[in-house]
Amino acid sequence: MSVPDPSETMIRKFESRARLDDADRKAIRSLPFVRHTYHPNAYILREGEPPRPHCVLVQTGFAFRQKLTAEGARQIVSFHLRGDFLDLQHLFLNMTDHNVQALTEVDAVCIDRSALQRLVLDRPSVGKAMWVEALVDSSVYREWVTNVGRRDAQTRIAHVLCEFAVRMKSAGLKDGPPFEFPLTQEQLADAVGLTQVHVNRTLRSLAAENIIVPHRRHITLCDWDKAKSVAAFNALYLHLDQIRDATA
Amino acid sequence: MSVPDPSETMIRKFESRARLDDADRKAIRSLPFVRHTYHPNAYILREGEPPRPHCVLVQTGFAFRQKLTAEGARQIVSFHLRGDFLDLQHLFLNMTDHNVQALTEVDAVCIDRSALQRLVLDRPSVGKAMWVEALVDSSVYREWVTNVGRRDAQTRIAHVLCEFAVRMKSAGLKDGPPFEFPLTQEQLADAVGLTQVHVNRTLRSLAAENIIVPHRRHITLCDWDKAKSVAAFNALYLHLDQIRDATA
DNA sequence: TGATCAAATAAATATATGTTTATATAAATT
DNA sequence: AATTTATATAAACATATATTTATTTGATCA
Repeated sequence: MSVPDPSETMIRKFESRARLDDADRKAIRSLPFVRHTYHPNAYILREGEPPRPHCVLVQTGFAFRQKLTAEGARQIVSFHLRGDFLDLQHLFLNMTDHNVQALTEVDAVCIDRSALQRLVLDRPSVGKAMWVEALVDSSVYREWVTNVGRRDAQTRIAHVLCEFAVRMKSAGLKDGPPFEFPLTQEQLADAVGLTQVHVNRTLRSLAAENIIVPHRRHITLCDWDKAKSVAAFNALYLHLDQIRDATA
Repeated sequence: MSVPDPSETMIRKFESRARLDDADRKAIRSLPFVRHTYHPNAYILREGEPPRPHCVLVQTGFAFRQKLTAEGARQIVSFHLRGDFLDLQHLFLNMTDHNVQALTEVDAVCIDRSALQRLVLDRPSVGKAMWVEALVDSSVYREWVTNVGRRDAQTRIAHVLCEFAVRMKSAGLKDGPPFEFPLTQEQLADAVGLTQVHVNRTLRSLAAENIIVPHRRHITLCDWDKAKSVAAFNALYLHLDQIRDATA
């Protein structure tokens, strides 16, 4: 897939969540922005720092949010892909409360923070689009608390795979049923609150049941229906009905 | 503590997060609302239903959000107290994605949903107040994913107690260092992703270390410094600096 | 007041997941 | 191509937490 034009990425993002008029579009097109590329594992945001003067929107590649405990353990709390804002979570907060890292090479649009703040507060349609964005993020967090707190290893891992598959498809990044999940087993372990060793065991068992195929540091989900049933996956929490243009 | 006037509760809530002018205050005072009381364990919101026509703001008492897994396990994902909105999470979503239950008797103000939507989108100061509210909720969810995913039982439980203490104090509901935590051990278990039996064991050990005193179905936190250190608690994620009037 | 019910405590046992260490495989680097 | 490094796999063992069942304590209610 080719790298889209940054302005188009922004317009498409806002339009995916709410109906805009010409004035909205014009205001979005006039947002000051710069492009930036992050390498795998690069820190895009750091806990404890004041928010950066720009807001990051992913154009290509994948990123994740994480927190570190006092003992140094890492918990990944969400994944992000094309069209996701990485900085919306701090748009009106005075301090960064978690870390964001690039998972793969990330091409991003960095939008001027105060211009975006004004846009969100002053233009109701844009405001609504960003509200939906933020509220869906919250919903996903609630699902993750539940996933990590109350599901066993198999279910938990299958659930994360299903979520990723659905979001990939919704972002137009997934073609066939098999799709790639560009995570190491260590990263997956940090996302589901297990150890890398146990994730390996569990992936082997999912592979033995022909649900996934681990392949070159990526996981391929090959049986959606089985995965969905193992994961007890219900996509309600992703609020996909609130995406106006899922495959554009 | 006496039950405050609903209008004052609303004004105070919005003013705690952003500076308002007279027009804002007037708009808030003219919000249509009704009062409602919920009994312990009553469902205030139900997953899978369309959002109710009103938004619930807690005046007195405590509530919690929870999700149920396919196997029937319950995960509590947050607690709420005086001044918290229970419905903000669905203000712009078409479907309720989790359940909310009263923990104690809850006195609430139910604000007309579409009026609140308009207020939030059309009045930048009010909008900003609600943004801060929603973003802090998100931050708390991230901390809970981390708590449940990467901390052991003692730390995990102590962390929830510390969070509760800090929020109680910030809401002006806590006087001395010892304070009450009105949860059964089963509810606490569902909040930290453990079993009731293990929560009991762990509470006993915290009691043996003189950090807490279990007392009449409530837990009293009696040694804040010790609890904070056992929990490795850092209040950054609560963004207390963004509350303008913490003890009013 | 006693009866009933919900919650807390206790102890024994089971198990899912963690820990440690070693090896194999694949990717990256010179 | 050879070397180094990161990741995946494997097996043995350790342990934190789960499960089950019983008892006790404290609330609630007829």
